[in-house]
Amino acid sequence: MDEKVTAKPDQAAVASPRRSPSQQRSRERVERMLAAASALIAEQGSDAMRMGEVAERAEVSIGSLYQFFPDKRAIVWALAERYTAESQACISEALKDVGDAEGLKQAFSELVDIYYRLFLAEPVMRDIWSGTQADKALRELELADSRANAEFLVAVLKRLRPAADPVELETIAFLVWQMGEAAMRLAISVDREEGDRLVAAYKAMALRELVGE
Amino acid sequence: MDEKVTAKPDQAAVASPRRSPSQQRSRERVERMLAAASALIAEQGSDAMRMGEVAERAEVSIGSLYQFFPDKRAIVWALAERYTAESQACISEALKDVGDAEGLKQAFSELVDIYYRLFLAEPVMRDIWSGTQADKALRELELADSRANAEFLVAVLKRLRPAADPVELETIAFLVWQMGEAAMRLAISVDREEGDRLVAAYKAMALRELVGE
DNA sequence: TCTAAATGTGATAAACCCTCACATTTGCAA
DNA sequence: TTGCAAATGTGAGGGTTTATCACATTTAGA
Repeated sequence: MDEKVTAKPDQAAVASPRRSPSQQRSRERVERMLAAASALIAEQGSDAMRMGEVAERAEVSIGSLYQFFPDKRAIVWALAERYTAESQACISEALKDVGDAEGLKQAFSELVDIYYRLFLAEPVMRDIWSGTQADKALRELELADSRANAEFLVAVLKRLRPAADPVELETIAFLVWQMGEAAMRLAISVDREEGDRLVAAYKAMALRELVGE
Repeated sequence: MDEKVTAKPDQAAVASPRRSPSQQRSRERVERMLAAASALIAEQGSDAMRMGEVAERAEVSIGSLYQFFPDKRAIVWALAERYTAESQACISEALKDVGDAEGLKQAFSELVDIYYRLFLAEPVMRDIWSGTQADKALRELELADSRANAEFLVAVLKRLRPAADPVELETIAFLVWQMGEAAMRLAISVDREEGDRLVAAYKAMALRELVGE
C-alpha cells in the first residue's frame, strides 16, 4: 500500500507554547512578540500577518518566535485567550450583584453597550473573532468562553426564576449570548447607523428572553 | 523610497471566472472541477483543499483550473453562490403564500427545520459558511443572501402588521435571519441533543419577534 | 569558575499558489 | 475540404510563506 501519510497538520492540536519562558529575559521577548503580532493584526488582519514581520517588529529572530509558539495560529490563539480572560472578569463583575429583573435589565444593557464599543474600537479582537470559525482551536476557545459567560447569566436567572427548568435556562442563556456575539459581528460589518439599530433590536430581543416580558 | 509594492492580494476583488466557458466541452470540465472541489471540501474542509488535488480529481491540468477560476477562493465562492441561489428559491417559495400569523408560524418553523437538516447533512455548505467570516467576498455574499432572505420575511411582515414602522421591520427581519444562521452554526458544533434544544429555543425566540407574542 | 539548561539565530527545506509560453482543439468562413 | 483565429489545455517553474534544525550564545547556580 504505502499510502502517503504526510501527517496532515492536526488543526485540533492545542496551540500551547512549545516551551514556556522561564527566564525574565525570554518573558519580555515573548511579550514583544505578542505586541508585534497584535499591532500587525490591527493593521492588516491576522491572515495577512507574516511570521517574518512579527519577528522583525519584535526585534527577534524567526527561530525565537517558533521557540515559544508552535505555529502561526498559536500566536493568534494566545492573544484571543488574553481577551477572553479579561472580558470574563468584566462580565462576572457586572452580573454578580444583580438581584431583580430591573437590575438584570440595567446590567445586561450596559454589558451589550460595552461589548459593542469594544468591537467597534478593537480591530484585533474583531479580526480574531471573525476568523474564529475557520480555526478549530479558536472556535473551541470561543465556545468555552461563551459557555462560561452564559454561566454567569444562568446564575442570575436561577435567582430570578427559581421555578424554571435549569436546562432551559442554560439553553436560553447560551443562545442569547451567542446571538449577542453574532449580532456584534453583524453590526460592525454594516454601516454605523444600521449597526446601532441592530444592536438595539438585539438588546430588546435578548431582554424579552431573559426577564420574561 | 522604493518601497516593496508586491501588491498584496486584494481580498475584496470579485472572484468571477476569468474566462467563461463558451464551448460545451469546457462547460463540462468546469462542472467536473466544481464537483471535485465540492468532494474535497466535504472530506477535509476548504482550507485543506489543494488546488493540485482539485485538478487531479477533476482529471484536468492545474492550468485549466486557473483558466476558469482566478484563484482558490473563487472556487469556493462559486459553490457558495450555487447554494444561495438554491436556498433563496426555496425560501421565497415557502413564504410567498403566507397570509396570517398562524401561516407565518407554520412556514417559518418548517423553514428552520429544513435549514437545520441541511446544515447537519451538507458538509460543504457547513464548511463554506464557517469560513465565511475570514473571506471578504464570501462575507459579502452571505450578507447579500441574508438581506435577500430577510426581504422575503419583510414582505410577509408588512402584510401582517401594516401599521408598523418599515425600518423596524427590516431590522427585525434581518436580525432574526442572521441569528438563525448563527444558531445553526452553533447547533452543529455542539452535540446533537444540545443542538436540537438550541434550534428549538431559537425558533421560539424568532417567532415571538416575528408575530408579536 | 565551570557546566548544563535555556535561549537565540538564520540559512534552508518543504509546501503551496499561481503564471506563462507553448501545444492542441474547435468553430466556421471561404 | 482547407485554413485560420479563437478557445482551450498543459505542466514545469517562479515566488511567497511557514516552519525546522544544527549550531552559537547566554544564564543560573553548584
